[in-house]
Amino acid sequence: MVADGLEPEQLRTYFALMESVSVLHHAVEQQLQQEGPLSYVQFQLLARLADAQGPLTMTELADGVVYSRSGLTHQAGLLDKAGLVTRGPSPDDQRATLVTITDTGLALVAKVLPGHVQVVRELLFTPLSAKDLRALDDTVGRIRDHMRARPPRSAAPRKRRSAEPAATEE
Amino acid sequence: MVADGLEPEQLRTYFALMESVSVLHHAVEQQLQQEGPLSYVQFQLLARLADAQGPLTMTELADGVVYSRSGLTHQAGLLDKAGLVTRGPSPDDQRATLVTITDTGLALVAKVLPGHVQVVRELLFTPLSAKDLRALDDTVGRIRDHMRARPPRSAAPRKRRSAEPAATEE
DNA sequence: TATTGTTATACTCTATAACTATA
DNA sequence: TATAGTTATAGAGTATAACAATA
Repeated sequence: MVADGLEPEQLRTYFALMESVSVLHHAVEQQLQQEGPLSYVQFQLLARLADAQGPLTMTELADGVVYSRSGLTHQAGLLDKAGLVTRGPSPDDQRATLVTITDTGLALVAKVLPGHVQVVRELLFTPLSAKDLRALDDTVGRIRDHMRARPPRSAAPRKRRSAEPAATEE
Repeated sequence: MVADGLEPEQLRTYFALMESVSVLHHAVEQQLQQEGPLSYVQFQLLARLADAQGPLTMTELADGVVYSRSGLTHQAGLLDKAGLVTRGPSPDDQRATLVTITDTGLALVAKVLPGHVQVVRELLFTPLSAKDLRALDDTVGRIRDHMRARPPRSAAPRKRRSAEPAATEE
């Protein structure tokens, strides 16, 4: 494959990265589904809320997890319906919705976490030395920060779109 | 977050990895959609076929890209309908379907690749030094090989399943 | 009997656009 | 006018199960 502008090594790294994370993601989804049931997105949202030790607004919750507002509304609705979170108005900003994790939600995270961690350790960390891990942590952290520094990310429904595809049908 | 069995550093690395690849995946999907239109899965399939310089069976094509046979059949059907691949019986094994990329398919890969590579370089490789890249390539390659060495991965609808979920229905 | 692949179907996720309400 | 969030809706992706055919 001729990847103009990218070294062969980079291309190989890229594909290996994508495949690895795909497999990991798939394994993790299965584990969460069986022991939750929870999707990875839902798990992330709950984990964030658990970590925050207090309510978060929808916008805060969205950042880095979801790419459209409506998607988050949908997921939050499911979590709410399942009794894992509650939603209410914010005292500070009447437009905002504050999401709070319930005890049931906390319990579910606690229930699911051991199995989750086990899958991650087995799949991702088993083949790594302590040195590998340090380097990976540093590198991936840098990559994430770089990506975070760029576009809005959380949800910007404004403008966009142009360029017509080559498709002849639809 | 108390992640029993996983060091805090590992947990942080894991989340950073998942978030980074999620952003990268999302960016890449957008680029492929606009310039293709193509999904990432479809791009992978075409890239594999282009790389193989010859037909591949459905099973070979599935490996590492898709996790169910029907999913691949669906995607191959779309690519076929779009004129990007052709499918036919295998002379060796009458059960197998051989998938071949067409000139149109090759052209589309060529058309899409520069923009694709640009997104990857900008998002993934810009913040990395040459040393980082070498380490990342090595580490990720090892991770992928480790994952490949494990379960069947391509598509094994046979047996499996046990352990009853908490679900009350089915 | 095991494997390759397809079909039918159901479900989940995501995103766009339109809309409401508050800042 | 811009921002926070919801709703409705449509589209794509994925997986399970049942099936047909070949090894």
